[in-house]
Parts: sequence; C-alpha cells; structure tokens
Amino acid sequence: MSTQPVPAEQVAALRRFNRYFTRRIGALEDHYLGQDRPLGEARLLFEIAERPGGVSLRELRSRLGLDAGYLSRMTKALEAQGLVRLSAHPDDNRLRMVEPTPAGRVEVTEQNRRADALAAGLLDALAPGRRAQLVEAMATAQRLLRLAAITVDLVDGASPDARACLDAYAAEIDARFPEGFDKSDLVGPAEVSGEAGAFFVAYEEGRPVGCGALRRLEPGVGEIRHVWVHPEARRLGLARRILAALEEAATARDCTVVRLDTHASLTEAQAMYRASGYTEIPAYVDHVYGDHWFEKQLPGPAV
Amino acid sequence: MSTQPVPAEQVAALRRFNRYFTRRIGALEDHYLGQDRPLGEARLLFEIAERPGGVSLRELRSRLGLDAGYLSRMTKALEAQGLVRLSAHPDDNRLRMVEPTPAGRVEVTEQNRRADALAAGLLDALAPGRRAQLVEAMATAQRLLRLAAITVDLVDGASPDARACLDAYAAEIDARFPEGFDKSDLVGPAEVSGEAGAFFVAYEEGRPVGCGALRRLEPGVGEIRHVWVHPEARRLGLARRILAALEEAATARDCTVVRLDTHASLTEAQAMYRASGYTEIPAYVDHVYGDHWFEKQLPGPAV
DNA sequence: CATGTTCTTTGACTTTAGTCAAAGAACATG
DNA sequence: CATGTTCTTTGACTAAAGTCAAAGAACATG
Repeated sequence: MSTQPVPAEQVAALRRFNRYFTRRIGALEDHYLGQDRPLGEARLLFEIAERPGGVSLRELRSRLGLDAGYLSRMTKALEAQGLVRLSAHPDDNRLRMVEPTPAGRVEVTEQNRRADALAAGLLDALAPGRRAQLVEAMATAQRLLRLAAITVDLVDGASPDARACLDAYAAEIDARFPEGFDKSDLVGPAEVSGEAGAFFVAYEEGRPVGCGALRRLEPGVGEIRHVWVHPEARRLGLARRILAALEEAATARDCTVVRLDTHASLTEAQAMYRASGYTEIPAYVDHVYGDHWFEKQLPGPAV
Repeated sequence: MSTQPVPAEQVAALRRFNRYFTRRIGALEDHYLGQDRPLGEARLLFEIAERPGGVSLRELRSRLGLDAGYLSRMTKALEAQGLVRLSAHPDDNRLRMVEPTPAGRVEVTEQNRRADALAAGLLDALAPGRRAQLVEAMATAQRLLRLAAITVDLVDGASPDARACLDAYAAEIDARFPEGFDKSDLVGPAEVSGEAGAFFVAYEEGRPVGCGALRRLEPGVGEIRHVWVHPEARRLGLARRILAALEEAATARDCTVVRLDTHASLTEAQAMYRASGYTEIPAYVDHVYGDHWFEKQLPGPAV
C-alpha cells in the first residue's frame, strides 16, 4: 500500500487498544501462574503438550527461540518431575523427541480449565447481546490484524515456496474437480519472471499461505493465474491483496488489461473478481479447467 | 449476571483472540526493547516520564507494586545514567521525588516513536476502508472489555467510596444546572441499607467509577436515585448495569415497581430508561431537580 | 572412510528480578 | 518530648533466565 500515510489517530487507536489489552486482559492468559512453576518451564510444557505425538528438541528450540543448553536443562527438569518423556528420534539418533506424560497432560488441562474460568468470569458480567457483540468485534479485529501481518512478496517462480504453493493449488483442484488437474498446466518459472511476468507469495509468520502468478498473453495484455490461498488463511481478504499486487505488477509491465479464467463452481472467487472491477468476457483462450473468463482495464502507468 | 453459563464457544473465542493478540501484536508494545535496558528499568522510566512534574517513590511503589529496596536501587541506577533526577519532597522530608531529565524524556519519546512506526507499518498493509473497520472493531472490543471488567458491588451508603461518588454526583449537578444542587437532598446512609434500600458502587481497577441508590418510597414501591457514572467511564453501558443491579435489589426487597425522576436536559438518560422498560408517569413526588418521572413494573420475586 | 556438519549435553558463567530485614531519618501524636 | 509510624536506603540473599564454549555422538557427503 503506502500510497498515503496512516493517520496518526489510527496509530494511536491501535496502540491504545494494545496497551489496554495486554495490561488488563492479557493477564488472563497467564494460566502459567498459579502452579508454582517458573514461567520458562511452564511455557515449554505447554508447547510440548500441544503435540501429543512428540516434538524434537530442535523444533522446540527454533519455535521458542531458546538456547540449546537452556532448553536441554529445562526438559531435563520437566522429565525429573514426571511431566514429559524423552526418547530418541526413530530415524536420526542425534535428535531427541519429547512428549507429554499423562501427568504433564493433566497439568496443562488443569491450567487451561483455570484460564477458561477466568475468561468466563469476565464474559459473565456482560449481557448476552453484548457478549455476542464483543465476540464479533474480536473476530473482526483478529481477521484484520492477521491480514495486516501478512506480506505479499515478489519471489522467483522457481523458489521452493512458490513451488510449494503451486503444488498445494494443483492438489486442491485435483481433489475438487472430477476432471482432475494436470500439473503441466502450471506456469513455468520463465513465464513469470522479469519483464514477462511476476510471481507473488504471501507469507504469514514466515510460512507461505498464498500465491498468484502474472504472465504475458500478448503485448499489453497480462493474464492472472493460480491465485490460491491456504485454507487456514481464507476469509481474511488475502486474495484481494494478491490480486492487487498482480495488477500493480501488470501496470508496471505496461499492461493495459489483465484477463483470467475461473471455474463456474467457484462462486466466491467470481464475486470477488466482480467486486474488484472485473467484467465477464467470452473465452479468450482454451484452458481445460476454466469455464468463465474475466478481464479488467488497468489504469495507465503512473505519470 | 450469572443467570445462565457463558457458552464455551464464546470463552474459546476470547482466549483465541487473547492468545493471538498477546503473541503477535502485543509485541508491538515492547518498545521497552531495542534500547539495551532491563525491562524493570524501562518500565520504571516510562512511569516516571508520564509525570513531568515529578512523582514520589511512594506512589511509584504502590503503582508498580515494587519492593522498596528494589525500587530504590533502580531509581539510583536511572539517576546514574542521567535519565531521572531525585529531590526531596517540599512538605515531607521522608518522601523523595523523582522526575525525568531532558535525556530521560528524549529516550521515552524515541521509544514511543518506534512503537508508533511499528504500529503504522502494520496498519499500512490494510486498505483505508479495512483500517477503519479494524479501528472500529478495536474500539468496540475495548469498550465492552472495560465494561466487563467493572464490578457493581453492594456497599454501605456511608462508606468513603459511596460518599465520594455522591459528592462527585452532587458537584456535577451543581455545576450543570443553574439552580445548583443542595447536598441535603442526597440519600442518607440509613435510607439505603438493609431492608429499606441499597447502595451500589461500580469499581474499575479498584477505583469507584459509578453509583446508584435504591430507597423505599412506600411498601412495594422503590425509588431509584443518584445513578451516576464517572465521566471517564461513560458510553460503556455502565448505567444500565447499575440500573439492573438496583432493580434486582428492589425485587429482592419485595418491590413490584420502581420509580425515578430525571431532568429534561438529560436526554440520554431518558432514552436509556425508556430502553430499559421504564414508562413516563406523572410527578409522584416533588423533588426540586426533577421534571420527568418514570416507573417500571418489576417481575415477581423468583419462585 | 575422512571430514565437516548437526544436535545435544555439560560446565561455568552473568544478568535480571526480586525478597527480607535492619537501620536511620523525618514526621505525627498524645 | 517520648513514642510509634512512615519512608527510604543498604546489605545480604535467592531464584530465574539466559549466554557461551567445549565436547561427544550421529549423520551427510565427496
């Protein structure tokens, strides 16, 4: 974005909320307290208990950003208390796996119960209608904050993240449509690099959660393809952001119009395209999987 | 409230939001970091910088809940770094006053600038319309969370908190209406205790922020008086909660109807009474300051 | 199979955060 | 003005949190 600066009042509003929330309400999530356990140990135990199948120390280390020695000692302490069990990794004997014991699971469950009770106590003060309003406002805020925290980056079409997204896209279409999906229909890295096209990957907390490709159909005409959003990142409005990035890239590449095709059953996608200024047109190309075609006139390049 | 339990889904929603927010967004408010300063010192410096006129160590201690020795050492450290200045209290030589130096103020300002930049960076990723939506959702959430965190407690009408609220109420009316307000018109402690009546004070973080009184007009008929909310706690919906508490108390005291009077210029209050089931009636008593009268039928006592 | 890399453990630290009690100065009160 | 109280400082601790480097076992690779 960055076309015009964010109003100071909005910045202040976010910080105000932030301060209020972390100080007053965030304390609810201190289920860590209560049990007379150091915070570090409690946090670690929670992280371990979230994966009943076991985690490697290595993953814990990178997840929690802990020093190897520090982590080693803490897990040992938890083991001595009978809360976790350590074992060797089946395939790699350098790695050690940790999993919660029943006792460890009980402690975590108990803490969660207490945190739930605290949260319920807070909500209980509100009349049902207001409670519903609060829950809705929080859902909206979380949705928008997630969207804001996602970045849409131009990447090489051959990069692992790009390929991973395209694979997920292909697998999803393949599973969804009876006719299946042939991977050879995916764009190649050469088509979406440099002056010819572009490839964007959306990242949430370092993980790729969406993509979109732009390639040149003919001079002045771009084609948008493979707009995909990870199931867990849907309904945030991410597809629109990817679309906007692709259109901007098309404009920068002297396109005056972009086209795309989509499938009749994807009614949501069609609604989004229409809302974004696309109009339906006759078939411009004979893709196997599309049966509806759209195009949008782009504004001229910036003066 | 507590008439029926809070749905588990709403509890989960609050905790989900809480977790997401503190983990992902709350980090924004870690302006403490960046400067290579221990958290305790940074927190203390911020607290001191908020009061350019100076604070006593005593107040800081109670505000931050710190040990006297610990606080003494930390202020000394800040003084050694040239960030705060210590002096004696003009009236009481036991107390020591702390105030920020220009250097201390600069550091705090700089940290705030960084936190603003982080927040702006996050908001910048959203289109203006969505940003406005986010700000509104946060405002709604904060309003309702504040309301939820306020308790409405039955207290003795003679308690200092009760008298403080009544004084504020009287002062406000006195300032607001040309005819002034005569304190002798306030309810006496005896009228609002035991079987005769009730007095409620609303507390937010330990501070009284509202009140309301119930007294007996005649057998079966209660009168609600002095419903007041602190200016900083208005527009949260607190008056309705106080009203609900008073009505419940009236029901418990075998009242079948409650009455109240209000002033024509308080249009918001009148709207609230109507929305809460009150209907306008002719004057039932000759108070000096009221010119509109309302009553509400209460449900019979619980079976 | 030699060599470099990855992963964990261990020992030896440091800093932060916080507690407790004693002592002294200043004030408040009868 | 003696006595108790309040407030701050200081000394002497402790526990938690974290850092750094060395060492050894297991794996990966040419």
